[in-house]
Amino acid sequence: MIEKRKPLNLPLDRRSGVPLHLQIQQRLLAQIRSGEFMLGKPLPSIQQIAASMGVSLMTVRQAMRALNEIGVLYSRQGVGTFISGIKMERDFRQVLSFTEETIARGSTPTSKVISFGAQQPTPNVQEALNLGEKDLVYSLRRVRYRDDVPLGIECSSLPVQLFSGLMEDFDPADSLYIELARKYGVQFMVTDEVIEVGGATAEEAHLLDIAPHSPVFHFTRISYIENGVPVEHVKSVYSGERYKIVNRLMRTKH
Amino acid sequence: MIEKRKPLNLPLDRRSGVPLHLQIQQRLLAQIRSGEFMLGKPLPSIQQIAASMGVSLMTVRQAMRALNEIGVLYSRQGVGTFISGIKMERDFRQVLSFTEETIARGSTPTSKVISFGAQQPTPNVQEALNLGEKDLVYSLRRVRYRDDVPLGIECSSLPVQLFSGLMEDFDPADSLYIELARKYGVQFMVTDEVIEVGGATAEEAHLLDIAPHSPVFHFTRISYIENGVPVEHVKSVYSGERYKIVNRLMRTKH
DNA sequence: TAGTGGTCTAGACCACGGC
DNA sequence: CCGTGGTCTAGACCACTAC
Repeated sequence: MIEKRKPLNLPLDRRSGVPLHLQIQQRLLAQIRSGEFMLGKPLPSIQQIAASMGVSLMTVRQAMRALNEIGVLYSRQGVGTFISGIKMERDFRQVLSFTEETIARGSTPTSKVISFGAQQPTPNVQEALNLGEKDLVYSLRRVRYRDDVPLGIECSSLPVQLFSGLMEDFDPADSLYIELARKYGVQFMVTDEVIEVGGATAEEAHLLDIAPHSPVFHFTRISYIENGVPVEHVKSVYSGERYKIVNRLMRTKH
Repeated sequence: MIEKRKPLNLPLDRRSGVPLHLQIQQRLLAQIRSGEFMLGKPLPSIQQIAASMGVSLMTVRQAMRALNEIGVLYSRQGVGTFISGIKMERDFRQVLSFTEETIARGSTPTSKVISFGAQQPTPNVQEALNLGEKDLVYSLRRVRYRDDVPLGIECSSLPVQLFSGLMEDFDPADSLYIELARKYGVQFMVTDEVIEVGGATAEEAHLLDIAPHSPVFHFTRISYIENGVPVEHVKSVYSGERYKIVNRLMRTKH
């Protein structure tokens, strides 16, 4: 056994393959969650942390920059670094699929497939996915349920060209993103999203078990892989009664 | 005159006070916008850029990390750094006020004040702003116009306790955020936002010149300063016909 | 003046991918 | 193998704030 003054302050593991700055980041997060830092008092200075952990200043800074960016800490030159007093730690820039999002909130996601197959894209989809006149898309239309309550209707379109191999053994219940990473090594994806409001059509109202013309969200999402090629177009309708969007925004420097 | 192979490649200004990594970032952005980099070919390596600009590797990395984070570039270990092929460069995590947002989109924002004064907060506002039984709020209700078309109705509530000094010479047309930075040195602010949909009430429909029960966005925003103290509660109704939300989301690592 | 965070250097070693 | 980006060091100087 090795003696320690503070039992929690274990040394960093330099052999684990986990970068030191990530280990420091995780440790700081744990200390923040445990209430170890007071709300108006500065954290130990970067110099102190670096010395106590036996790393260089840059490494501590790298850890702190990430926590700064998600709003957990804020630093003031000449004063110190403080906890922000704001609860959540989620990174709202990350796309989450319906499945991931629902599980993250502690509910059970299920789906009912309404239609699935190759077909001619609508003009909007054709343009969004940058398709030629004769290119087809796989179209998957599903009702999404949270704890067996219908939340929304999603219609995904994917170019057949790109995904003919993918679709052979693709289970619609699986995550498309994980499949893309596994089969194609895609590491990076950007989704542009447009959110509008409208009234439910008769069909939508029936599928979602809401009144016709009820207010609903319309989402249009186009996802691009790293070289800018669009790979997915999703049009969704979500019930306004049962769905809302929660967001966190930052403001820095005047 | 100094000879240069490429006239655009001016040396960095080390006396300007602008950090070198920001100068490099801006230069890379300009090069990307000018189409100087090809869509499937790697950028010059970090080592090359560092050498050509006469800075160290860390400085170039710091510039590139920021561009990575807003999705302009992506880097692959062992391969190189590439432009992402995605057009926009905005940082969607930044809160923008209605005024800033409208100007950024090239339109002219105007407002009509409906009511302004100290009053008893509603229970929701009282809870959100963490107020006592007898605390009052300044309440400012405005119709917001873009190029003279009514877009939405905003109702801001600010604790009188905190802002009695602020309000003496506060022009509702000014930015609250700039005022906070100037008077209180607030450098950091987080806004939690909830977006819902609903139908316009008769009064809202009248003010916005839309049909009653038209679908509208409901925004509820609570802003916190750096120590976690809530300072502003805003409830807004925006026309679904005239307003939409555009977002960009990222997905990295499986 | 002393301490803080912000920037920057000139190296080092590593993991990874392509050749 | 070499070149790439990712990590890390041990310093340096600066700008800022508080005392």
